Amino acid sequence: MRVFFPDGGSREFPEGTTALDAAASISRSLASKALAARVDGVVTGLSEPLRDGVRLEVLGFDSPEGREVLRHSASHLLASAVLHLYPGARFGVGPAIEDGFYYDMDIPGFPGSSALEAIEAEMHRQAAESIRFERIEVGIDEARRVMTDLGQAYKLELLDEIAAAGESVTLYRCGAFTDLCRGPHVPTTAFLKHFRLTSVAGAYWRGDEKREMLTRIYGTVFDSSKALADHLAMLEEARKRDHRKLGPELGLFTTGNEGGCGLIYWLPNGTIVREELENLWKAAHRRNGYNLVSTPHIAPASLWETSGHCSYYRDNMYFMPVDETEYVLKPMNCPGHILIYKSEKRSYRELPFRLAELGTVYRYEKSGVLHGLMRVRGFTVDDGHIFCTPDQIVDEIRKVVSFALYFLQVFGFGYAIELSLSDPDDMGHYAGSPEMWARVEPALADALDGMGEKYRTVRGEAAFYGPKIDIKLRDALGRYWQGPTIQFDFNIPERFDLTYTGPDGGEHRIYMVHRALFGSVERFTGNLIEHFAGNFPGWLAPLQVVILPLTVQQHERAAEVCGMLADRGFRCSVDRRNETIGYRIRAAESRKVPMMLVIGEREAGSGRVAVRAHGRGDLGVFELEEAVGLIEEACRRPALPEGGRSLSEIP
RNA sequence: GCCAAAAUAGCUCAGCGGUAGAGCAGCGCACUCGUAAUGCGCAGGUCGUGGGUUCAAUUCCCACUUUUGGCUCCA
Repeated sequence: MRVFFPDGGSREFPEGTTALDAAASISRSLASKALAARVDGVVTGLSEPLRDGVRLEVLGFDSPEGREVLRHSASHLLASAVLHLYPGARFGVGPAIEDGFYYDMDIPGFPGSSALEAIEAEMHRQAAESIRFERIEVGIDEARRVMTDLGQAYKLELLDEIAAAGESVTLYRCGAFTDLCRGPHVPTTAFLKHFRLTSVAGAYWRGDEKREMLTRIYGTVFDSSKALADHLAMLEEARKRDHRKLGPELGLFTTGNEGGCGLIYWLPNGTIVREELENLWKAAHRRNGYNLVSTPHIAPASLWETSGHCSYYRDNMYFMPVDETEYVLKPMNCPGHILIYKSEKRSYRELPFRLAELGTVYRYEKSGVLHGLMRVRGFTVDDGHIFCTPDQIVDEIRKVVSFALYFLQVFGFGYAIELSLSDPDDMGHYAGSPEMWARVEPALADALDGMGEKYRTVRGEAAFYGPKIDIKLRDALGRYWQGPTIQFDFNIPERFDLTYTGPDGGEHRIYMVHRALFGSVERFTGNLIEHFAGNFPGWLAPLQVVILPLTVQQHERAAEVCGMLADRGFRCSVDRRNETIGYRIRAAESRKVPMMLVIGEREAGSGRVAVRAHGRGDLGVFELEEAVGLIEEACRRPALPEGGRSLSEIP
């Protein structure tokens, strides 16, 4: 039989040749890298016999499919090891995921994470035995019989669903462990060498909090010990950058315990970072035509009934009595901004009308989801609401997206844009008329297209009140975080009956956009801490310059220099501790102070300073004014967005 | 909220039935120093909180609080 290869060539093989045989006949290295095959476009196992005339592509760890097969097989090996150590174990699902795999299991007598080492050792033992992954095609009834015999209730439940689709199924047997599985798998457990179990967690069966909680064991697997080591090193690097570790270490914030969980206490250093961020934010917003406003933290519940929050957001809201009336601690800023919009009759001449506020909101979040600065119960949304006519939508969206990108570029984040649209088969449950949706959804896409931005369209991911654009920011370690979000709202303008007077003298329904560019100041700061690993750019650094007199003889000169820098607006201090220069340099480096000025006898006498930059080392001796120039350069605040717009004209 | 793990000095951790120990940070003294840790000394803890078991609990048990990893949810 003849097999064709991706390079266009082909080769003759005897009947019964497998993909692995074919790979081995081409080169030893290809065979050694092979994890799976693509046969006529379909991913299959390497042990499957090939048919005459197929196109064969060998998949290694460098392909997404190859990685997935290896990870998936590792999850089976994990299950097999668990079954060996805990014979009554019952199995849920065990898929490959980004960076690794997991398996959800009901493990009788499972002692917790202390068992990981033993399970991993058992996995290595089975891997060394080169146990075959055996593919078995069976009918549904046969599969049911096998799983009933094995006592695998969860698998039977899965089979019921597959049976509804009416197919035959495949089982994979690997030694004593037989699993219901679509496959494919690597040929034997010997392909699994470089893995590590990483954590244990609870996971609801089928992700349903009403169902039983299974034990989920996570692991990761690679095709070489180096790749595994690199991955573990990357995790280690991420741990070092963890904002929950760096935050208290650098005196940025503290949280939890007596302070209440999910609530942030900004320490003096953190407050400086926050203030610099907020100052940039405010200046940039004024420049881009936003009216900055401020709204109260509490408001009568009736306001939140009008907005609809009391019915659909109740579980996340804090209520409190004031006199005889029930009040709500605000979970969002929109109703406040709406009252400001409604405070007078609005003309089309003042549109688009843009409001913005650094609005602190409080939301009840389940205790288990709280996480450092990223997920809290009190946070500040850099909220903005744009009120405009239907004609202005495309332009406004474009402006907001480019405004969001301005901030990402200031901090050096990469990004990925997602456009979330309605589900056309289910228009019934959305607020607003289908005509409004039909008008706005293409407008969002137009705006992105017009800017030349790449984006991913996700059907059915829109909020019930409107479509949205989400921007994921990519940090220095390549991790993605939810960043700016731009959401259309067809719901609130109707609920509050928001209108403007058009040129025709009639009242028209206003169009409204919610947008947050940082998302929340807390979360964004957390992202920044991790992105920069605590090494803030000069303008954000809590302390910008440390002056280090070499001995007590230079204390006076150091104080002079410090006073001069402070007069010029720099955050600086003198480290006059009775310690060696090496000790104090080390202290300043660990505090990640961007600039250090060393003043010894030589400098003090000549009006010069020795300059050292964080992470870069000694830069040499400079005239004081030159040194100030270097500091200015290191601490320069970012430029405001270009093409600033003035406020809308007030007629 | 649920599953699992954890909480000892400001930080990182040891001790695990007989009422606590180190390193770093802090303070003091000496040294007066040239680009990431000078030496010596001092001080610092109702061992997260509250119950229980015990002659005796930081140690064992229970509850609560907080944290961590996930699930569900989300800025």
